[in-house]
Amino acid sequence: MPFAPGVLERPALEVAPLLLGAVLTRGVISVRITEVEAYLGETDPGSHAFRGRTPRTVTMYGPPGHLYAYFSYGMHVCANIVCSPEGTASAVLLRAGEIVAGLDEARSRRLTSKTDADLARGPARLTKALGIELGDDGADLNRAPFDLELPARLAAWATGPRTGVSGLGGGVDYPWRFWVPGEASVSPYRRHVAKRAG
DNA sequence: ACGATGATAATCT
DNA sequence: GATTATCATCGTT
Repeated sequence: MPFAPGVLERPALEVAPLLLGAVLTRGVISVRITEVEAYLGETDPGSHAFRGRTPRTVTMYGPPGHLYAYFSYGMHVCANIVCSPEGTASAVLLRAGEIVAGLDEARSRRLTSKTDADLARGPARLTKALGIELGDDGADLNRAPFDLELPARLAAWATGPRTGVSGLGGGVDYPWRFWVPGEASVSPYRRHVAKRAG
């Protein structure tokens, strides 16, 4: 069953914890999301949309429940789920997850990973394992080959500063990284931090 | 387990 | 021309 319309039509900070435990499918591969980051848009110094609408960020201003995929560091693709109403730039970056279907296919896409926990540990690894490419930017997550299943109940979560964000937006004033405590697919140095909410 | 480093190109100023 | 929401590899503890 796909997610209910309107659930994602809220600011990224509210949507982010809802996505922990969600299962995203592309084709034969499914991943259970264990780590995300919220990007609030024009008021957020860490967001691509901080300086307003540009050709790259048009998808972020689009309707919620679509994929915002962008090209990073000259060789990687990262995936966000667009949230907040159309016209507002807000999205949640998918940072890590656990492969729950299509394991063999995911392994063949990620030949450098030594263990299954490494398959989707990291935003660019996650997109590579799922097979998400730049051409998927703007895709509706309720339409094939995609599917998004939100969790029935909220998981326990921890928060902390965002990773890889330089300047103001990466500091402790923006603790907008959310993860499931103890998950093998989360970056190890903060995997067990116990500040939890909910 | 952790830190440093090179790879590599779209996007924005 | 600078910057970048990263990864894999290789070095040192």
